[in-house]
Amino acid sequence: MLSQTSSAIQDYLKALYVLEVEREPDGTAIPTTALAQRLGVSAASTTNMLKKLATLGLVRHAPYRGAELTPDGRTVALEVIRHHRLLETYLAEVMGVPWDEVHAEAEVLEHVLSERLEDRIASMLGDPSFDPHGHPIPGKDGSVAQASTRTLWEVAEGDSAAVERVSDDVPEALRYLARIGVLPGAAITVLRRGPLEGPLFIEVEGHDGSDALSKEVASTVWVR
Amino acid sequence: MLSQTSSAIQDYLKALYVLEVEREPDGTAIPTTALAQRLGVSAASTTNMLKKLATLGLVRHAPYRGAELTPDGRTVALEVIRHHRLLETYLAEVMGVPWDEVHAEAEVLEHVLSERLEDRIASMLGDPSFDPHGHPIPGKDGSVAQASTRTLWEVAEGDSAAVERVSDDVPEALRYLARIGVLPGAAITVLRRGPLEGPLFIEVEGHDGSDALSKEVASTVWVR
DNA sequence: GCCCTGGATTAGTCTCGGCTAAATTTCAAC
DNA sequence: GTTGAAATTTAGCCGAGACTAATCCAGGGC
Repeated sequence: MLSQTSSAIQDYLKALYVLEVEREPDGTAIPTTALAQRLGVSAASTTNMLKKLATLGLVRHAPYRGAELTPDGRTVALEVIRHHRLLETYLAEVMGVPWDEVHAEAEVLEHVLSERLEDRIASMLGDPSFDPHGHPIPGKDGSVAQASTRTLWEVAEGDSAAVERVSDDVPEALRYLARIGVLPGAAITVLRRGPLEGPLFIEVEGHDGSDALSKEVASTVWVR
Repeated sequence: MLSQTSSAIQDYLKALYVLEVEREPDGTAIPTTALAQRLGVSAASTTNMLKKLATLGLVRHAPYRGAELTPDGRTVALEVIRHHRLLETYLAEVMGVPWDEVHAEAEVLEHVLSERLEDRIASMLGDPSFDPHGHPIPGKDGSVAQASTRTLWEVAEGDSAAVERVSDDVPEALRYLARIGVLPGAAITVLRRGPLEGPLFIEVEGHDGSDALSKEVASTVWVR
């Protein structure tokens, strides 16, 4: 399934999958533009690719009203994401690559990882279920542990929550989060919310003092 | 240097390098056709690429009389080969991939290995100078331990020699060689040569009995 | 020294994935 | 209901790198 897709195709399917998970409950299709900008590509290119993916049976594309993964498309997306997250975990744990850098490495390696190495990595790591940022690693059978969709930004002033996962693709944000103690598993208390759309002051268990998080960054931290 | 080349370019340069080393002493250029068939590509494609490589300053191309690497081209080729051989070593030693399979894996990974991971792998392995098949791993400075160019096929009947390296790209041959004890470091005695161009009967230290090698396979084993 | 043959190059296409500019469709506002 | 802005698609193009067919040149045989 995976092996007969180009890495461009894999990137589109992966992005589509992530967007579908983010929009969560409502069953609406993903707009072309949303996909395009996530991939940093023009809308026209996206339309072309969606047509192609539709003929391959990987996507359902209703012109002018967006696209959705088919079961086959989802399978491919999950295989790529499994590669990505296994690689991130391997790079961090076995090779000692800093956690803010593993994403970039995994981004290119995910497309060329053979089945054999995938299996080897998984067993060396003891078939992990989560990557270093707290994201679930899909199983070979396509099963995915469901992740929280509540972000730190949504936590009310005075409330506490446990960090479940953080977005993996902005190294600067990751470094800042690690420095102030916002790591998967940490307990967070929202001390005070800044002015409208302003910073969020948080306190982390085991980390002294409170720190500010912009809305942008707080929205890339998911809690439970 | 490496980073701004496509993987197609890297493959051409690498092949050119290997062909240049094989033809060893005479300083003649590599014929277009030789390069083409090594890469499994048409001669026309090769001519096009050579013209491109020439404008990039990576190759000297005299129409109708072949091509040669420039110092810059050689640098890129050595970087790719360093990647390839470090990866083979890593896959075999750290990940436990069978030695006849590491070549195929390294072939795709070599093009996407970052500088950071290259360094990490090298230091995890203790900066090895040879890969599992006995080929020298170029240093970061471009230095390469020189390898023997005498093949097992050239050893006279009754003479002995030490296996230095074996070609890495034919899994079946590698499995056979390993089975009969022809591994880098092994001591070989040529017991008898078969009929003209026929098999070579060899004896290996620590391995009882003699075994036959076709000319084709014996020519992919280099001895000292 | 000429010619022929085989290696090499040129000419012309193809597929992939991108792009911009020009249509087109949808949908919200009136 | 009409309309206009925004989203989307279509049309036409580009660059990489591959291919085949046609042409061209270099060098050995005579």
